Amino acid sequence: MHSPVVPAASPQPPPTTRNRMKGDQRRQHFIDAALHLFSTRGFRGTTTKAIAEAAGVSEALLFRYFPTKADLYGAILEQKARRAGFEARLETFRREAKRPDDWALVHQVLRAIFDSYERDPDFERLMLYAALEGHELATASRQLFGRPAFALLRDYVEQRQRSGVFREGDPSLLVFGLVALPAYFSMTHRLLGFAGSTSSDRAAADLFTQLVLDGLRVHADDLLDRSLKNRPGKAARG
Amino acid sequence: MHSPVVPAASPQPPPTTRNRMKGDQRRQHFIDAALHLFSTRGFRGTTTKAIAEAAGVSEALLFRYFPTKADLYGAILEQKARRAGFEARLETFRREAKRPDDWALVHQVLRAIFDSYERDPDFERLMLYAALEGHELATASRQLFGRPAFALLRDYVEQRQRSGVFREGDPSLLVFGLVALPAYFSMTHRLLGFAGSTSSDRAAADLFTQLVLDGLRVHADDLLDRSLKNRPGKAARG
DNA sequence: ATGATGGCTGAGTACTCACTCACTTTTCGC
DNA sequence: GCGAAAAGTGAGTGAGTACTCAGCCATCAT
Repeated sequence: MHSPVVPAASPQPPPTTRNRMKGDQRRQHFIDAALHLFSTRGFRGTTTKAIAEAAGVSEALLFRYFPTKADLYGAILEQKARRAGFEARLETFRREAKRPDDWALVHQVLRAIFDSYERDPDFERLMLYAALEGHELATASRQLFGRPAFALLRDYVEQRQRSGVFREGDPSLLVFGLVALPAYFSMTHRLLGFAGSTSSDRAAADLFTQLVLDGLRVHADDLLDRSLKNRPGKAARG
Repeated sequence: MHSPVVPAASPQPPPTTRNRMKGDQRRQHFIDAALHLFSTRGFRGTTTKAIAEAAGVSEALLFRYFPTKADLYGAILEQKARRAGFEARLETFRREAKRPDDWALVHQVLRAIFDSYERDPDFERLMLYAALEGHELATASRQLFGRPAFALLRDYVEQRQRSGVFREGDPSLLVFGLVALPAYFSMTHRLLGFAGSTSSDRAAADLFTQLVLDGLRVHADDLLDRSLKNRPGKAARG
């Protein structure tokens, strides 16, 4: 069973042998193993037995580290929300929003959403599952990043509306105009496996940036059109 | 128990008494009861016991009509895909696409997406759940409506690109620019309970129509900008 | 009225679930 | 070395789970 030579000679035991971990390491190991399962099968669809098997240890050990399945799930959400560079990304937005360079700000937001789905699709899938299944921790996590980001973008939109650059209308709705396209595209593309386009992510990001930007802005031809026809905003159009 | 008068006089027996149904009616009753449960808790999260309770009958009866839980689930998806006026809606799009009235077409698509989420949120929630859980029937159902609709819109976009009205770029990506905003907004708003805006649906639909349309179109100021700077498409911008 | 038909049910079955416990094996400060 | 603490496990437990079965009972053509 155990090797006949000196036990202290090799610092790490070869990976073929059973590897015993320290508490923190094993805990993280469980989190990593469970994330993928939870993200692909949901909370209810993932069994503790499957998690233990994926981690390569007994089910009993799992419950030594996490008293309940929900605790493990909560630990994942909490850790993912805390990391993932949310604070750093918010800071980037904040800096970008200072100097009103619309193209740069929109592009930054687009790339951030694209990158998140590309780098960590498991996390995004987990969040969507959590939102559907109605876990409180997921909504709490969304408020940690989603809410301040939303507020930040709304402030920016309002500012640009006052400058006469962005169109009139509920600023909250315009923020949706800013995030919906990359978010929906990434979701159908990476999470739901929809393969409707062969374009690269870079090409999509650049096209979407211009598309969103032209949607948000007031245009010269629109102003001309409006002044000519003096229409009440929405009724007519040909 | 039964009323003393003529048995054919009252078409429906009073709801207080135990109501015995004919086969077809009971079958539909199960489908209706199960739709809401599946849509709120998912396939795995919904128990046959809960469905039977919601229908007000025994669990055994459920299995007389649907040999397995998956069969019931499949029956729901199939029926929902068949109905829901998919064919009629496609025909509307097709008619709208004939005469190139961009505003009308975009508005029509927007309203269709909004309406679907407003009229039948359970169905949309079910489809999202099914897509996440990876049920084959869901993807098949999406192809029944989603694919032809997508192809139709892409053809329209290509036609308008040739006319020089819509911007250049992968037509498939532009179709996303058309549907992403209403779909993502409805999803977060109706399915995930996000309450970021107080605007009415009408106001949102009108604003979004203009936003999407201005995103897709080529604008006079953009043409001017391009001819002045002769930029290669995407590199520069301030 | 009556017997056949079909809607309907109570009481199961075999199995899986999250979670527990008594116990062994490894590590490590001294 | 040694003893205590930590890492790890096999074999469970009760509570669900989807699904079954033998048979009751309302309805209705005859």
